[in-house]
Amino acid sequence: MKGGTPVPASIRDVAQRAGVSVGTVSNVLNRPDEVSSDSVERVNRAIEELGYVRNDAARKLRGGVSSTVGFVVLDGQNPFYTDVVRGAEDEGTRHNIAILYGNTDEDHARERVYLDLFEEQQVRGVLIAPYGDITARLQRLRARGIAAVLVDRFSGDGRFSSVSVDSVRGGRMAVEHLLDTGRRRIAFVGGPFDIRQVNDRLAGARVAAENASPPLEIEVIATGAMTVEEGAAAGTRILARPRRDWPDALFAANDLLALGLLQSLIVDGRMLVPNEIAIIGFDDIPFAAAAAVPLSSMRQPSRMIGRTALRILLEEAADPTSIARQTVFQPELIVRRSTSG
Amino acid sequence: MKGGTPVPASIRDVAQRAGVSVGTVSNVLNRPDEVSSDSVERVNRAIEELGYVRNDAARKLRGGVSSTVGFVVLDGQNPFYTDVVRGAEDEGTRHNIAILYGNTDEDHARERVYLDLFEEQQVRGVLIAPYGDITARLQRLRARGIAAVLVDRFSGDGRFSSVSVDSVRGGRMAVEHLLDTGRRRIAFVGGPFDIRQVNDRLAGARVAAENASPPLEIEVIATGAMTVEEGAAAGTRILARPRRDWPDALFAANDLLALGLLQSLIVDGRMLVPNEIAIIGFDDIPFAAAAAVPLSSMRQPSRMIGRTALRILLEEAADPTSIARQTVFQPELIVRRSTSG
DNA sequence: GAAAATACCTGAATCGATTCAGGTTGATTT
DNA sequence: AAATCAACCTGAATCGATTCAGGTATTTTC
Repeated sequence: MKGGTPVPASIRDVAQRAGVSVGTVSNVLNRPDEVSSDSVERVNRAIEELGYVRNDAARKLRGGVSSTVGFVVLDGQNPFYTDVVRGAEDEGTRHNIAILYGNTDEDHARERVYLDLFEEQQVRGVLIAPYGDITARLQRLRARGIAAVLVDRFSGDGRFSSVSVDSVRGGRMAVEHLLDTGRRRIAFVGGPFDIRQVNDRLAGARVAAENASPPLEIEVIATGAMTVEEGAAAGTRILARPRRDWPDALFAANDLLALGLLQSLIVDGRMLVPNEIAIIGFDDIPFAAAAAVPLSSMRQPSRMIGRTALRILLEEAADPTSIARQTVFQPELIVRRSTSG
Repeated sequence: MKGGTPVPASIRDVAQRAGVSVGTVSNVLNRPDEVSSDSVERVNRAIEELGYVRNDAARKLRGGVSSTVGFVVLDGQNPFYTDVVRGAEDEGTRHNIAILYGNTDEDHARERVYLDLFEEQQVRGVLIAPYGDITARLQRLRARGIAAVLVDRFSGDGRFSSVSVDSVRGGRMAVEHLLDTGRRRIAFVGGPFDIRQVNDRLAGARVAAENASPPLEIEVIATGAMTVEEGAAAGTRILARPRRDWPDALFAANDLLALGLLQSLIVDGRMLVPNEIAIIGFDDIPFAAAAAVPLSSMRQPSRMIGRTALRILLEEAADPTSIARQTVFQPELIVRRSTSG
């Protein structure tokens, strides 16, 4: 089989082989019901024989409709986001749409780079879990006919559709749960604060704290990123304090931080979870349940978020005049050992 | 700003605005050193003013070089693979390459779908962690000028380049470690067996078992997939046996299975890890260390695998005559509590 | 000062799928 | 039998970036 067909067959080759015109081949490909069954069959056989594959570049150039969707993710290592992507992918395969994937790692520059790339690629639309404020950038994409849907982030000004979970409510529920189980010296661990969700979860936590009787303050322990490592580092910082300044509960902005905290506390051994200190995370990633001390968490319907976001995106791409809508799911409190001694 | 520019500027618009020909604009974009600095400046200004963005479809159609690479992953939920993807992505951004991402979920059909899609897209190349045997399919891609590199899988026949970890050796090391710590009734948990790595890891395990004195047999506990759920199910099956048939060590084909096993054993509580039963996994995903009982594992240099694979892919895409090479990394034994009471 | 070389530039041709105005054929209506 | 209609087909024009043969100045060489 050496030296096979080095030049891929084009639609013209197919037409020739099937003894029809290129227009007919194109019709077979795109609206087979308008073509006689005889032609359909001949064309399909020719396609088979030549191993013809549509050239997406040519199709895009002319028609302008791409079959890819860009997805810019805040943190591709976070199982929560891989789950969201997975949901989007599931919905995508149903519509013959592939995902062009970009991981920003909480980095503005990378966010820009990926959006540029998606623009060059003229993707059908963009799903984005944004880091900073990118309304301006998205506006520009829209002007170019590229729809965008915010994922895991409420669109404050309502100019874009979004699919998210009520982070404020989630934060409140988490802290209410800690209060219910008798905790009083509660610290919030999270950051950086230009991630919107971090702010929201903290805001929710503060609401709960203010409603407590007596009202109390939430201490804020800032982290540089939402990773296991940063969580562990925060844990070490807490342990370095004099014992009397130790909090009796930690609310981590996501499960990765929570797992990091847990790990550092367990290794140290002086502060027992959950007896002396409770920990609750956010996202309910699959590994939360398998942790050294199974982790309580605020569950987000991650796959559903991905699926819904892609569905809305495709709808908006099909009808650019449609108005933006905000879809907000409710988080669910999952209680495990880390908060219930 | 309502009703801005609905029609994106083309290279012709830029040419007109800059008062040069389209050829010159193209040259500014692609070989600026062959253009007078005066023209370069005028063109760049025009690009700026018009917000011009290259149309990748048109470029691909003519020149045929894409700036995307397809990556077909066995299991996008597995942190090991997200880490590999991350490595590839890191290398990709250095070369201005984006990743078109596809998750097969151990499914032949999806594998095909994604490869079709990548072919339509005329990606620069394809990275693939294959499920079954896809040499034929890859051969076809190659005939179309699309390079392919196997990831996490040694290319047996040497027809394609591959970047992997020596799974046989890893399997042997894992079981040797179990033997060293005095275990004798060792079971291998993994499957399906059309995943090459599963076979290799088992083969390695058997080598170690045969070299033991006296030689011993490895029991095989087959799973339907490599997930936490399947691991937990396997654990339940083990627990259902009469106590005297319980193994004293489990070697799981990957960490997800191992975590699932661990979880089910801990919940049940009758079989203590590591005292009564040791568990070792494979991959050393970040969550292995944070598990209820920190998990011993065979570490793979995941990011490095991704980076290397992409680098090789780009080299091969640049020079299609280059010969395939197999890059094999060595796994590293990471001992944690789950095997060292 | 003529010839040759250099530095830049131009613009038509090209890639392949899609679209659509304009056929052709045969059936149906009047 | 002419007119109308339906079903199906054809093929040139189109999208936008790239390439390259063929320019035109300008400089260098002898």
